[in-house]
Amino acid sequence: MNLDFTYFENGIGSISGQLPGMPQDRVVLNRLFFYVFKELDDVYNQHLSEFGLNSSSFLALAMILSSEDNRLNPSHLSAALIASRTNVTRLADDLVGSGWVSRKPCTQDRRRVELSLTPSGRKLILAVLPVIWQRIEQQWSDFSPAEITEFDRLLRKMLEGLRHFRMAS
Amino acid sequence: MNLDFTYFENGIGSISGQLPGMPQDRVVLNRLFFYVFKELDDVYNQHLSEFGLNSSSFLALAMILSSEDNRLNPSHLSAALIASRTNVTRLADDLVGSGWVSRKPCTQDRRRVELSLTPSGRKLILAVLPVIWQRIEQQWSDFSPAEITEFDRLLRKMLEGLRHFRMAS
DNA sequence: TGGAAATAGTTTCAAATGTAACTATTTTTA
DNA sequence: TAAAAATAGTTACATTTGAAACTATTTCCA
Repeated sequence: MNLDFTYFENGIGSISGQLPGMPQDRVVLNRLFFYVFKELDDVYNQHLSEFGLNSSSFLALAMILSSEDNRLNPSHLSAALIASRTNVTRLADDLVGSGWVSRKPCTQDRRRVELSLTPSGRKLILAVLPVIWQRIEQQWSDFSPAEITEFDRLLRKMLEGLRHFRMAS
Repeated sequence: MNLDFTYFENGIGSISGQLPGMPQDRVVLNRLFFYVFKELDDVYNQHLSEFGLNSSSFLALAMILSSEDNRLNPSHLSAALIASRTNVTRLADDLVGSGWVSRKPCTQDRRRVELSLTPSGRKLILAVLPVIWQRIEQQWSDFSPAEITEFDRLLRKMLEGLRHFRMAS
C-alpha cells in the first residue's frame, strides 16, 4: 500500500488556495495522524503474524498475563482492547481454539466468565513479549527521552481535546 | 465504547514488574496512539454522518475538489485515502449512486476512469468543508502554535522510523 | 516491433468488526 | 422484598475492508 502523504498535502494546498479559512496546519495534523496509525498498525501486525498472532490476540494474551491471578473477564478485555464485546467473544473463541486460553464460569458471579492462560499460552506470550519490546526499542531508537516525554504529553492532550469536543457536540 | 486508557497502563505496569526489559514509556506511547486514533476516527465519523458522509467519502470529495480540472483517477484516490483499489471502486459506486460524482472513461488512457464532482457534489463539499474546519479549530484550540509545529515534527519522525523499520525487517 | 511486464479497474471471496436482540444473572430501588 | 434496571455474555445479522484473480490496455525492452 502506497503511503505517500504528499498526495494529501498537495490536495490540501490546492483547496486552501480555492477556499479561505482552512486551518491548514491542524488539518494536516489530523490527516497525518491517520497515516502514522495505518503504518503502525501494519508494521506490528506484520511482526505478530510470525507468531500466529495479530494486534488483538497479542494484546489479549498480554492483558491476561498482566491480570491478577491470571484471570480476566471478557468485558474487561473489551475495554482494554477498545473492541466490542461481540468481538471479544469471538477472539476468546479463537484463543481457546488455539489452546492458549481456557474459559471457565465464574463462581462469584454466574453471569461472568473467566479467561486464563493455559501453560502453552503463557509460554507463547512470554516468548513473544521480549521480541516485540526489542522491535519497539528499534522503532523509537531515533527519539530522545525528552522527545518521548513530549510526544506522550501531546498525545494525552490531544485525547483530552477530542473527549471534551465529543461531549460538547 | 469505554476508552479508559488506565486499563492498559495498569496492565503494562504489572507486566513490567513480572518480566524485565520492557521499554515501558515507548510501549505506552504505541498503545496510546491507538487510543487517540480510535477517538479521532469516531469523532469525525460522527460529525460527518450529519451530512450523510463518512471519513472516506468526505475525503474523496475533497480530493476531487482539490484536483486539477476537477478530475481524479480511482488509483490516485486509493493512494490519498490509504484504501485498497477494491474499496475505492465501491466508494466511487456509492458516490455516483448518491449523485455527487460522475464516472467517465479517460480518452487518453483507456484503462483509466475519471471521477468528477457533479454540481450537487460540489455544492455539498463546499458546504461541509467550512463546518469541519471550524470543528478542527475547536478540537485543537488548546494547542499553541509551537505545540502544533512540534506535534507535526514528531509525527513525521515517527512515520520515518516506522518506514525505515519496516524496510529493515 | 512483438512479446513480456506493468498498470487500471472490477469482481469474487474471505476476514474483521460492530449493532441490536436475546438469555441469564445480579443489583438497585420504591 | 418484589419489580425494574443494569450487567455479562452470546448469537444473528449487517457493514467495512482487503487479497487474489481476472480483463483490458499501455509501456517496456530485447
